[in-house]
Amino acid sequence: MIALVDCNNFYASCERLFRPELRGKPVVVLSNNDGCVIARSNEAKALGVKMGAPWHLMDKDLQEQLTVFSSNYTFYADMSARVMNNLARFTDRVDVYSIDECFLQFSHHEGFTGGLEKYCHLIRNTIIRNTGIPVSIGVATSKTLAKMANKLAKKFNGVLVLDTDEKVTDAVNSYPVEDLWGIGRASSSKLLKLGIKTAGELRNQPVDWVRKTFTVQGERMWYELWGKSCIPLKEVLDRRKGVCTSKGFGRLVDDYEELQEIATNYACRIAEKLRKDKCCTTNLSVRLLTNPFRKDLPQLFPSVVLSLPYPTNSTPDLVKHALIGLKKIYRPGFKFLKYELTATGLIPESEVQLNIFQDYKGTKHIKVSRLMDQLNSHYGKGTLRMATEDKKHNWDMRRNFLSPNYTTDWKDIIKVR
DNA sequence: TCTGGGGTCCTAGGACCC
DNA sequence: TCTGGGGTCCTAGGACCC
Repeated sequence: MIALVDCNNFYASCERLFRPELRGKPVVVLSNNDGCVIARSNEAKALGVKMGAPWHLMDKDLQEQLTVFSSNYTFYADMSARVMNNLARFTDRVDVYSIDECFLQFSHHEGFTGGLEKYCHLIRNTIIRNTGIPVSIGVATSKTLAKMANKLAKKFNGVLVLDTDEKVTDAVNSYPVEDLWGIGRASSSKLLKLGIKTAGELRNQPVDWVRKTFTVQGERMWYELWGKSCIPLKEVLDRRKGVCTSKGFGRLVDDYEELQEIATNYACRIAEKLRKDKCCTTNLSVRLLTNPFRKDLPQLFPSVVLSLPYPTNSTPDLVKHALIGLKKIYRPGFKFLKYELTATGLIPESEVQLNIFQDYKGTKHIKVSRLMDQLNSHYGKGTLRMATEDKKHNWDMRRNFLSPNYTTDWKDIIKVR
């Protein structure tokens, strides 16, 4: 059996942990730049706050009823690790699917006195006691059914085990097809046009037809809906295939020098991520984007892919190419909102092949970069940085409602009187 | 004034091979 | 009238996820 454990309203639950006075109150968390609502407590949902709603367009009266937070990913990542570590105590077959979700596989549940359902309640109670984060658990024989059971569990008492054909059939017959894992906007409108409204109706179509209409992904989903597991548990984390830094500036930028500063900064972040993962990149794609919501301004989304002369994760190398890329795509007269840098074709540091025709300064650069990482981690971010990176940073993200890093920063640790 | 930031997987089509 | 038949690899773009 496969269980999906999902943290309820995860970011909102995190923010409430160290602010107990907010229990039972409507809380929302905003995306980067305080753009959209990305997490809501149950009370906020009850007030009608929609997922993805732009904060600045929200009704003032509604805003005033909410306690609002900017997203604090350092904090959420730490809380996530605590939840996952606790889950790993119940089974060693663990597949961490996202920051707030985890698949667990139970091979035999005969040993659990009282059965699987009781065991899931034990897991739930342990997680909330040890971390303070409430979770829901759905159990079935495939990941797709476990995801569905999990969503349904939130309506019951937090646990739903679909362990008989009757229970599965009942569940799929009333489950809206557009809520299935793997059905997005495009597929759901296609399905609705075909008159298929529930997961059960999709499951009752002939598999050949499903394959023809929705490709192999549809076929896989069909088998999963019949309880036949096709999406394997990923117990070891795959090597990452790409790294991306793409953030809005918090305001529009058209000045070339300022964009150079931003490009340098993002290249430094990418280089740090690569070194942390012990990877080098062979390609760098660079893109500028204007604000698509500003219909009154001219739009431009230029991009270029650079193949690097040799795989690298050194800061000076990546900055150099990020700036070359910027020069290639920059056009004056446009107000840009976003700069995007993606490293693809990643290979482990240990497998890097050098090009014999290249004058390789790698070792020196790598030593410098490693030293930067060490000093920055010891003395704080930005202690050592590239010269072009350094200025006022007045294009930084808006984060007007940021909470302290309660669990990861000594100076933010909670004081008890 | 203001509308997220990461990822993965799959397909179609072109270039190229013998 | 009629112009092969199999492959592989790469890329761009779409769909989807949280």
